[in-house]
Amino acid sequence: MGKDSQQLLDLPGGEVSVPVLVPTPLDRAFSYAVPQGQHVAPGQIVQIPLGPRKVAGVVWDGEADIVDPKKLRPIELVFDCPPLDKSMRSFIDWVSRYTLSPPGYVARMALRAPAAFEPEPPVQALRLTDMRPERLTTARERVIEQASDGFAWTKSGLAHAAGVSASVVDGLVTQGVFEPVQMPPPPVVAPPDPDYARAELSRDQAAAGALLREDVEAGGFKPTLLDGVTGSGKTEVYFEAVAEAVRQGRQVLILLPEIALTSAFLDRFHGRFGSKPAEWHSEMAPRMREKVWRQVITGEVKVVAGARSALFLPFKDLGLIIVDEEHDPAYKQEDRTFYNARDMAVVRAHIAQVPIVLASATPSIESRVNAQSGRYEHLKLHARFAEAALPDLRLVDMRTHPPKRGGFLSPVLLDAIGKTLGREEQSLLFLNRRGYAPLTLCRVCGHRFQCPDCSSWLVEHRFRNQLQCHHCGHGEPVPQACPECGTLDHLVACGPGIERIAEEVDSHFPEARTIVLSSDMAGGTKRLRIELEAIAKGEADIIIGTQLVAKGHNFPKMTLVGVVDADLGLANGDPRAAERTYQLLSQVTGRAGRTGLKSHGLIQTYQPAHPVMQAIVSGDPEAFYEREADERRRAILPPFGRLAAVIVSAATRPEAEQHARGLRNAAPTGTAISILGPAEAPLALIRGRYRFRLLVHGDKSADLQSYLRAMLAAGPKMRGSVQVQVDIDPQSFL
DNA sequence: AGCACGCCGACT
DNA sequence: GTCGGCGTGCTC
Repeated sequence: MGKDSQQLLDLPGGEVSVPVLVPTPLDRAFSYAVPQGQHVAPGQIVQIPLGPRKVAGVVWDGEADIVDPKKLRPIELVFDCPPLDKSMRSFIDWVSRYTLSPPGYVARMALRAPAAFEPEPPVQALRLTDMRPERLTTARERVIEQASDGFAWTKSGLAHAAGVSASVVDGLVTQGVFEPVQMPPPPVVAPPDPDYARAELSRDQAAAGALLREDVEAGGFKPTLLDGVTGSGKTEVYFEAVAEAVRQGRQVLILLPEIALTSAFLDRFHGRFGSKPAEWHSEMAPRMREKVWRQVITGEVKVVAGARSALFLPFKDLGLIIVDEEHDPAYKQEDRTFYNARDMAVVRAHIAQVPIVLASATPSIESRVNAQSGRYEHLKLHARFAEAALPDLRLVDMRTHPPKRGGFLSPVLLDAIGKTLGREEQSLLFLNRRGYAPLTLCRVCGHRFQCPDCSSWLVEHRFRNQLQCHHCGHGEPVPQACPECGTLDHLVACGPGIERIAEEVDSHFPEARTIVLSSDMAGGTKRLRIELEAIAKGEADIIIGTQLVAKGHNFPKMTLVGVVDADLGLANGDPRAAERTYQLLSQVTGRAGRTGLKSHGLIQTYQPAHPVMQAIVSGDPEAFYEREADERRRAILPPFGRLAAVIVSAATRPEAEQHARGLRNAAPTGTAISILGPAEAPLALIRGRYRFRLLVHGDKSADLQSYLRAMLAAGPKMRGSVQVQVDIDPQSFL
């Protein structure tokens, strides 16, 4: 410690340097000098020099590290912005420790609104004075009439309302009829009215709603799993809790998986509260993003509906968190800071001491276990609302009802499609596989087309005449000749994709109007919306789609859902495969039967005895959930208190094995170290050639972090970076 | 993350 | 002779 720094610390008048989190992957806060006579407090957002750049950082808690005074640079600016409060700072620290990602990175997620740190500039507006123009034209008259309410108007707003051009208003301003005034910036959304339109609730719903309302009234941390079949009205129920929080003047965060953040949800909210919630997601325009961020930290915005990143908004007075579709994998962020927003939401609710509602028709295993063990309140909604009856579900055993040679649809399903067509109702065929065929091979030499970058099979897309890798995005045209043996025209497609199912449907029902829906459809989201509307209007008979048809839209005439290959995805090595399949099948079959018409679901499977299939047709998933939870405990999650490093990525499997051995040798006794295959690996890692990721299960994350750092520093040089995620139930640390 | 520095291949 | 590839290292 140098004499200089001592002197600095001993200067009278308190703070000389403070810790500041900078938005870079550093493992600690940097120290910055506080300019003479200034005071800064933890949470304040400041502008600081970092190398050649100026960046925004947050003053952090605790003592500043003592650094070489020659290095110490001063804070340039303290933004005129409310500070991140203690609860937000604790949350950032917690997430940083838990995900083993640099605190500055986590803080950056909370500061993703570059120009929002200064107050919004006031809006220039005009107010009517006592002056009147020398000549009163009809246009001028209309403007004055319009503005005679005494309120201030913006120029364009006034011109528009009066139905005149802006130059008319300009003229009146020069004549002194209007004076310029400054108006506070308008709120980004109107305040919600908790009593705007009270929903008519069933007895079940009303009871659940009342319980949630009480939790909000009482305040404090209170996690609830709101569990109800599709159409049982979960949204209306949690809106009751939202209404209560709004009545108390507190803020509400509603998290939705990216895809669910549709105008349908916003409209529904509007219908109940008379205004829309503020939105927050990655595709927002920067201006809007800044406004929302600013009005969230000032407390002006009361309700935010957002994707996972909304979890890091700096609420002034958070009173309630809702996580809708809590089981949805879209809550997992799998780059930079790896986190599951659902879990971190529970943590945030705990730190902020507010209730949290996790809602789903098909809850995750984790949440079910937490509900059963009593850590969460468990609210179940049983009945489907109003006339929406559950479809009659049946398994089609493909061993006894095989499809015709070269086909994939069993006679049972084809027959049902025919009958549905006859009644002029709609059928949905679900197959979670884009393209024409998942595997292409050469009939002569057996060559299989593989991705040069990640070695998964290339999927033929016949509409586009391409072979595509669904893992990393690699694509190449379909060749005429086999690249191995050179034989012409002997490539053969193996297995079905939706394009191939469409072909099969066409051959059986040439007169039917079919639509193929998948995420890679030409025309993007816009086209997709048009197609969905067309389907809702009954302009299609047979819809063939992937996962994306599982959500959202209700189709009034859809009375048959056929699952082409229910076994798909059960054997891919993902430890959550069965759970995901159950959730997906449950959602897809739920697309039918919301019409009041008698509806059916036919599920094609080669494993009718599989627990997933049994859970689906019985409508009673209890046994399945029990079994999965047990399985999960045994296979993946070591008992708490131990840890497992799970090293993934197809390309680095050998290295992973080696490192796992190293970890086993060096890790403390009782450490379980296992390797997961690429199914759990994030896309980003499969893309890069020599990267790997350590997934850490356990509660020793802080110790592990330093241990891993040391090990990696001492170990062989590796290309790429190492990322670490703690992937267990965060509840156990609260 | 940015952004500099630095050390080897093909060019106006 | 330089322009520019990206490997390595640093930022209070």
